[in-house]
Amino acid sequence: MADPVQTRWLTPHEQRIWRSYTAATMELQAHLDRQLRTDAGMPVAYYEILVMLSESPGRALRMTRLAELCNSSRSRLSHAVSALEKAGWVTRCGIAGDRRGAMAQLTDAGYAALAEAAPGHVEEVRACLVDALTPEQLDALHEITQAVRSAVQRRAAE
Amino acid sequence: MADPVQTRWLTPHEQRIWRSYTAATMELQAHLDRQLRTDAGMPVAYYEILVMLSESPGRALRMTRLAELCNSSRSRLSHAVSALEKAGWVTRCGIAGDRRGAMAQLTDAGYAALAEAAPGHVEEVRACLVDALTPEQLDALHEITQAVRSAVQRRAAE
DNA sequence: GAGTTTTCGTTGAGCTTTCAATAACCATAG
DNA sequence: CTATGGTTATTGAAAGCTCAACGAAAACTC
Repeated sequence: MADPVQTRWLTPHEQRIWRSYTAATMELQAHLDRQLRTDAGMPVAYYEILVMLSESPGRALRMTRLAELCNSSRSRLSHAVSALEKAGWVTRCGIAGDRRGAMAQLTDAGYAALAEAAPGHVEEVRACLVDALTPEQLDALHEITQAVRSAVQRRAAE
Repeated sequence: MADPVQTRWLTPHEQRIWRSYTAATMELQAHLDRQLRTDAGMPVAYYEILVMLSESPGRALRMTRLAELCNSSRSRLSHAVSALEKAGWVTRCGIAGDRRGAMAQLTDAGYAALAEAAPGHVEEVRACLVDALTPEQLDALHEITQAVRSAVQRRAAE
C-alpha cells in the first residue's frame, strides 16, 4: 500500500501459473459443491462441519474450535449450525464451566446424512485430485500448500 | 453413487494432503478477498471481471465470453455486472449482428478503480504464492493445476 | 417459411456469507 | 469487590451466489 518503489507485476509466466491455479481451485471447488448439493442436499461448507464433528469425541465440538477446524468465521459457523439444526443434523448444547460457550453436536440423523454423502464426495476428490496426480506430484503439492499457508498466515498477521 | 464394490477412502497420508490443500486454498482466497474488500471495496470476483475487461480490445467483452474467462456462471456474471454498473465501473451495450447479445464495457471510472486496486492485490499474490515458492515448486504447481483442471472437466462431462 | 431446438442474457426467490453491533460471560488489576 | 478489558457466541441487515424459469433471438429441420 505504501508503494515504496513500484509494483512488481507478475511476469507472463507467473501470470499463467497464477491463473491456472485460480481456475483449478475454483473449478474443483465448484465441482465438489455442485456434486454435494445435488447428491446430498448440502453445500461443501456444511459437509465439512459434519465431518469435523463426526471425528471428535462425543461427536461434539465447541463453536470456536469448530470454526477453526472448518476455516470459518464464528459468525458464518453460527449461521451454518442454525441451518444444520433446522435440518435436524446438529444440536446445540451448553458447556460445563464456561457459560458463554456452546457446543455443536452431531445427531444420529446428521451422522446418517454424512455417511450417505461421504462416498460420493470422496470419489470425486479421488477422481479430480488424488488419483489425477502422481505420488510425486501429491507430495510436491503438500509442500506447496504448506508453504502457501504459512505465507498467508505471516501476511495476515501483518 | 452406484457403489460398485466399496468406497476407496483416503489414506491418512492422502487425507493430510487433501486437507492441507483445502486449507491453503480457502485461506488464500479469504485473505485476498478481505484485502480487496477493505482496500478497494470490491470482492475478488468483481476484480476479476474488471481485469478481464481491461485486457480486452475496447475494454469490452460479450457476456458469455466474460463468464468463461471469469470461471463464472452467466447468472452470476449478470448479477455482478448489474452491481458493477450501479457502481459506475461498467456499462452494458448491445451487439451488432446478434440482438440477443450484450456486451459489458469498462468505464473510465472502472479502469481507475482497477488501477488503484491492482498493486495491492498483486503484492499479496506475490507474498502468498509466487514469492513464497521456489521456481521449481511454481512449475510443479503449474502442472498440478493443469492436471486437476482436466480431471475436473473430464468428471464434469460425466 | 413454419415449427422446433438451441443459445443468450436476465430475473426473482431462496440460501449462504460478510460485516458490524450486541449481549453474556470470564479474567485480571487495582 | 469492581472496573476494565478480553472472549464467546449470536443476531440482523446487506451483499453475493445458486438455481430454476423465462423471454427473445438465432439456428436448425423438414
